[in-house]
Amino acid sequence: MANIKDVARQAGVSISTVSRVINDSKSVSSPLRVKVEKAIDDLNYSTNSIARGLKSSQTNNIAVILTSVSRTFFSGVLEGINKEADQEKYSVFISETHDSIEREIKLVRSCASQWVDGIILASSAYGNDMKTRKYIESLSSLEKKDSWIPVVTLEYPCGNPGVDAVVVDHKKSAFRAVDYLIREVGRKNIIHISLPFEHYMGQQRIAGYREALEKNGLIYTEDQVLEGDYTSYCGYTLTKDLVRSGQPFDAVFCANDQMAVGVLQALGELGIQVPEQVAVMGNDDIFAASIVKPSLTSIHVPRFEMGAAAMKHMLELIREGEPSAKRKIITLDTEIVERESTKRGLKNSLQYLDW
Amino acid sequence: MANIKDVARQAGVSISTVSRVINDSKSVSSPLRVKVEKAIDDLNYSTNSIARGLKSSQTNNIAVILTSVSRTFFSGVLEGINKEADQEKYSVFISETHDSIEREIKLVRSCASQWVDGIILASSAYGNDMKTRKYIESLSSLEKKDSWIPVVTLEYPCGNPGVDAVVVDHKKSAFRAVDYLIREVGRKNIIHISLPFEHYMGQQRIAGYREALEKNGLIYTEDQVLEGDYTSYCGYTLTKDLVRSGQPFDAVFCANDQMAVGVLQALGELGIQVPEQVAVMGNDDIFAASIVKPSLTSIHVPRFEMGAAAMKHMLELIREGEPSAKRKIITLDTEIVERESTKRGLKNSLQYLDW
DNA sequence: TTGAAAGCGGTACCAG
DNA sequence: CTGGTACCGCTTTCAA
Repeated sequence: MANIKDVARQAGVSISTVSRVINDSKSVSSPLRVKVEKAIDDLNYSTNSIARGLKSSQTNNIAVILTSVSRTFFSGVLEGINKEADQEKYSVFISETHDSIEREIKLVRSCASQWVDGIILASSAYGNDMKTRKYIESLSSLEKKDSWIPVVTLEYPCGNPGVDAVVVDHKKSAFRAVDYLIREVGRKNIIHISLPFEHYMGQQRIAGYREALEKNGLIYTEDQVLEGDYTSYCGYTLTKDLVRSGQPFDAVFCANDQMAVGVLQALGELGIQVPEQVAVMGNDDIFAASIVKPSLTSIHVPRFEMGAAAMKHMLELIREGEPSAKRKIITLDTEIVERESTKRGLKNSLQYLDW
Repeated sequence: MANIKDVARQAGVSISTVSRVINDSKSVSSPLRVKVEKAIDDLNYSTNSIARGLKSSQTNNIAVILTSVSRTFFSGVLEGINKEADQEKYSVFISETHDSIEREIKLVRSCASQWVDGIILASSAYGNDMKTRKYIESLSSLEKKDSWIPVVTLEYPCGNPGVDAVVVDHKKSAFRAVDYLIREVGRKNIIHISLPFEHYMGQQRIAGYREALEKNGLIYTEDQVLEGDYTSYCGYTLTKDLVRSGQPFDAVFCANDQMAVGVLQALGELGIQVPEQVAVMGNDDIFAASIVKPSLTSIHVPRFEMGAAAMKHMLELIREGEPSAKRKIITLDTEIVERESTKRGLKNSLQYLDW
């Protein structure tokens, strides 16, 4: 590929002039400008944005680091991110950590080292161990050193003091879900299949679950909370075990939709009626929720808005050009989407058809 | 963030020495090496892989450019890519074109300009217009200029002469699908909902569809082929229109699963029995195929293998370090996955549970 | 309006 | 084994 030197030679002008044309400064005479433009065309030249970034620290690239793009939750988030990015001519590059902290660190480092203007991060540092803490601190210090790169995290506030974030109130969401199961659906014996216990989001949801029970005069007991691992396979096996154990229950609230799908599958195989005998509720409202039969009541997380808000905030941070005085956390609202798994006879919406 | 100069100063050695330690060349004395390592640690230094790439043209980054990560088809592909990349310590960055050729071109350019070692591309240049042709030629010329960047495309051979690719035989797949509907399921009146007509893959599938009909003594007529647009919404409306028109049919073969899901939805609403009255078949075998009721017979594309093969080939190209003499096209095999939408009483596999 | 030259963060060659 | 220095492709003073 041709470089700026080649263009300069071809056009018979200095490199500086070419540079001026590229960045369309006004101070280039018409004839020269035309010559340069022709040379650029002839050589099919395009400027090396990295070399540029090396000097000017502006690459117009944003990195989005997340656990896995196959977590459909992120599809919507990415749409929101892209929408905002497009408007500002930023390019978005996604990379996956697959829940490996090591990889996450490596990726953040790699991106921070010069080829992106900012990082939007769905961290898998849910834990509280030292390594994680140290890592998160290094994140916030990314914000303070000379060559500063803004970081915005998604889904939950990450670390303390930590970096800016766009989140939903997981505790409140869980509270409303369980409150709904109790008051609207009339259930009293609600199992919660949670996320791994040490995960921040899991803890928040358990807290919401507990609060809803207690506010409604029901008793919270630990054996009603089953530890899940995000996969629908675990929803499936936990349910089979639960039924086998004979423990009575009339509803299951899952901390995500994947697990809820597993629950539905298991109940179906066991001939247990949903929602008559057992109501099932998920969390996240991924499109699978409206595709399964019975369709799954869930908590809708405004994914698109989350992505858009994150990107918007990112652009502000970039514009400001320096670490902000205090941490900003943007909290979005969730809402319950009622479907057949908690209420018979609801007509399935065609929402999922707009893949 | 500290740079190599800071480290050198801190350790009281030359930049060259620091560089040697970083790239662990043997020729550094123990005491110096220790000093440098301490300095690196103290300053929390990490090397700027871009600046490095500027000189050495090795960034260990691979770009994957595809239409949209929410096309679940790509999830599996990405897993395959990641698996191979990990083994070789490459980092993978994904970017989405959302079917915009302009964006695709921009992204390819941006990546080619130095910050990746190779590009895996699921192009949306399905068309035959001039702009597209020119673009594809520029792709293959990426391979020929001095600073050469290997490109491997996915899904279908792109352009002519074009670049290396990992593909499946779309015509053969479609042939086998329709042949199956005729001979195994006993259908004679098969509608095909295709991709947009000008798309290469759509044309291939129509050709396969036609060949299967004709080889089995059935007549191919154009009004049995409906032009789709990838979305399940179109599968839905086309089916409703079709039924309303009164045209008789006993099977629908869709060029992708999304559209087939729309077809199922429409038939369900109209009270038409699947598969008794109408058999439905998709293409791609995305996980939604096993989640819907009735579950969807489809053509399984070895996504994981496709990604892995693409990455493997990419690594070879990088290793060779120069444009290969002739174009290489790797073709993978597909297979039919039978489910309830063509055969009653099949037990649904739990395959989808391993999200 | 134009060009020369320094420097961004590294690597690699050459001399000592 | 070590340090000096040119250079990667581009931007940005500074002079002319």
